[in-house]
Amino acid sequence: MSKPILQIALDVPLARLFDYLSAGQHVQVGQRVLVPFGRRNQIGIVMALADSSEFAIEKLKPITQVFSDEVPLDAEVLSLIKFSADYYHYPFGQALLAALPARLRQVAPAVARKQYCYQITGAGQQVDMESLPKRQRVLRMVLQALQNEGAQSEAALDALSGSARKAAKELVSLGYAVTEQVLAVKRVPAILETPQPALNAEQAAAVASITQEVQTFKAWLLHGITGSGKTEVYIRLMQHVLQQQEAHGAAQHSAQVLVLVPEINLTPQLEARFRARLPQYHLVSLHSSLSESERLHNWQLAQSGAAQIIIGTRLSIFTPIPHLKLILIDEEHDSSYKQQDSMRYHARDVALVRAKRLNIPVVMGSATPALESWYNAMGSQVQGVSATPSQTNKYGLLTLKQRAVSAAQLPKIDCIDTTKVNLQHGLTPQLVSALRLRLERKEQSLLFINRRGYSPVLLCTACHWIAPCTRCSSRLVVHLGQKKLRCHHCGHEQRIPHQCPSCGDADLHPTGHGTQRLEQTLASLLSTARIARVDRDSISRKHALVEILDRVHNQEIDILVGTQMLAKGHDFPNLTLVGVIDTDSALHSPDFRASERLFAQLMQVAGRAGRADKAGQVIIQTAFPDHALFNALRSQDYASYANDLLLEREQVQFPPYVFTALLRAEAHDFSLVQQFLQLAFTGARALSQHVVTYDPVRPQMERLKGMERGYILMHAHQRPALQKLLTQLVYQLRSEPIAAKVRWAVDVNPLEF
DNA sequence: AGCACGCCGACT
DNA sequence: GTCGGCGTGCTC
Repeated sequence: MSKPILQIALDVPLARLFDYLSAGQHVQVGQRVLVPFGRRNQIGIVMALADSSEFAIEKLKPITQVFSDEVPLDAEVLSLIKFSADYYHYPFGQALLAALPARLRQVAPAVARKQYCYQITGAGQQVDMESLPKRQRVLRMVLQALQNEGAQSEAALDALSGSARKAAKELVSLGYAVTEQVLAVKRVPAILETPQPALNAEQAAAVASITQEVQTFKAWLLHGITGSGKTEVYIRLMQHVLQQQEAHGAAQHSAQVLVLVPEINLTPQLEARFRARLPQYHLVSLHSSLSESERLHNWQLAQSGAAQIIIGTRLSIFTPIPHLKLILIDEEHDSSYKQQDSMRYHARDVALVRAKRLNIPVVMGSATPALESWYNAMGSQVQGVSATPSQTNKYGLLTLKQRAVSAAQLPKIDCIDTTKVNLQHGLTPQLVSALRLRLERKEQSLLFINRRGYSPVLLCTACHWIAPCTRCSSRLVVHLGQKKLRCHHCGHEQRIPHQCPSCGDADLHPTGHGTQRLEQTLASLLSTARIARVDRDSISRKHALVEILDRVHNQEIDILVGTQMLAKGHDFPNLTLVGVIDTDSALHSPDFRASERLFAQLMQVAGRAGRADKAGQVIIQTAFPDHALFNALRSQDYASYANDLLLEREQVQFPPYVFTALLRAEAHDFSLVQQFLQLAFTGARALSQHVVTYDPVRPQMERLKGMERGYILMHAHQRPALQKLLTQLVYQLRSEPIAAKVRWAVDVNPLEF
């Protein structure tokens, strides 16, 4: 007799489970159920079965429905989500439900794209073919196929005969066959398999190292410059792992691989390459541009083991993958792996935990690894970088220094001092003549500017008033095309005023340069050039980016102007010049991670120049050409720059030398935020001597979307001390009345302040 | 988080 | 006289 009490996780911000009566229904752990909760019905996941409840038994309600036709979530994923919810101090039920495809969070049953599969019964097996009427040719044919070849899918039946499905149904009604629903596996049309390129020595060494230890947990950092062929290493590793068959009971299961990729853009390219090179394996993707039914279907294919390659963005780290044997993380330094709301998890860190628990390898690739990863791969190898043995050499380090296309040269990088030349509309003469040269040679150029819009500020020349956002502590950006002022933080829009609201003067000037203005300037300066702009404003439609990139490939574009959207993974063989307009603000940002990010970004854009056999040039306009960052960039020396940054971080005791966490709070009324944070601050100080807690402060963006913000920072040398404090602090705060009046959240290992 | 209940201001 | 403002409290 099954246990009568069900402990169920629900999508509510309460860190506990809810007890229900199973009402005699057979229910398993991990199963999806519908339960009455307050006045409404909620979807829940069964976490445990029990004989008794701490809650008054007469108050327990019976569950409404069990979705018993669905595969329950496996213990491994449930436990991974439990770990994450604890580690990131987020309510477990919400973490769990958020990890499911939206279709599974809705009350309606999830109608998966399923198809019937026919299986022979014992009775059917015994049937003598001769006992069936000779004239029912198709019926006999189907029965024979079932007897001799086993289960038949609808597609297989269709291949036998047009009326085979009808015959199969008849066999079912005779009791000779049964149907079972299986997931429809959509066969991707065969792509011409591209030939396997030869590996260079470095690639071969990397593959060999990893495949040697492919049966156990190990984290690998694959540090390879742009164009060094990291993708080829991924492909070889997948081939190696997928060829292994795993005996699981009587049946053989193919291994599965999870590939994590940063958000948007990049996915189709990598996916296409994997499909072309690994056409024999079933590949599915999980990302935000899928429709909800596609997402559900792909998720179920991963869960059922039918999909062997799962390529997805950060949320896919929580997908059930029963035969997971390898995790690949492309561009591991990318900040889109960190969720910036609800549960603030880092998919890379969760992946490391998952791999460790499964005892499988995880391979993180990047040209510019996150400093945390570099530190874990380096440790004592770096001169001057000290670390305790437990923190060092945690990762295996594999380096790819050569570009895979042997003819390809590293681009030449020049910094032009903007303080020593006359700028024409923000452009140095050197950059303008370099652009002219490319036009003459019929080569392409890319201009990188990290500001969209026409100009970042609207300034009154008379009284120096600057158009502010009313809901955020930010300036409104001028968008001349739509004749609007727009806040890039909250989306607020207003018309461009004709006179200054402060002094009444009509001399309002757009000041500074954005992508739109740069595009306009180029058009007037280089009238023959065909220019395209790529930023969030010009790429409103889903396929707009693809269209523009196609035009670039077809040589219909001479100059591409855009934001960091352009930085990633697009190969343009005829692109030989990259110009970087203005990144100086990041050099002196109060955010200690700004220079790390800028370096990664510039390395990435620089990698766009001269990919094929043509030498590339990178021109960076800056007022600080001697900055250490540019020196390192010129020599394309990530390692020495990263080691310098590590030394700095060690001196000031910043991550990765300490573990940090934030307690963030926001409210319409700042005094509530202050009260709450003060209370939390005193609480945290009292709770632990091993954790350093700083006074409440305000973030760079003090006000956002009409909410006044603040936070306290905590750091510790030992992760467990910090975790313990956070657990106790969150527990205490939940019972404080003020905690209900502000929006607050814990951010473990925050990336932004 | 929802969604109730609950007690005070401007409306048909 | 009601509709509705969002304060506080609960959900197995």
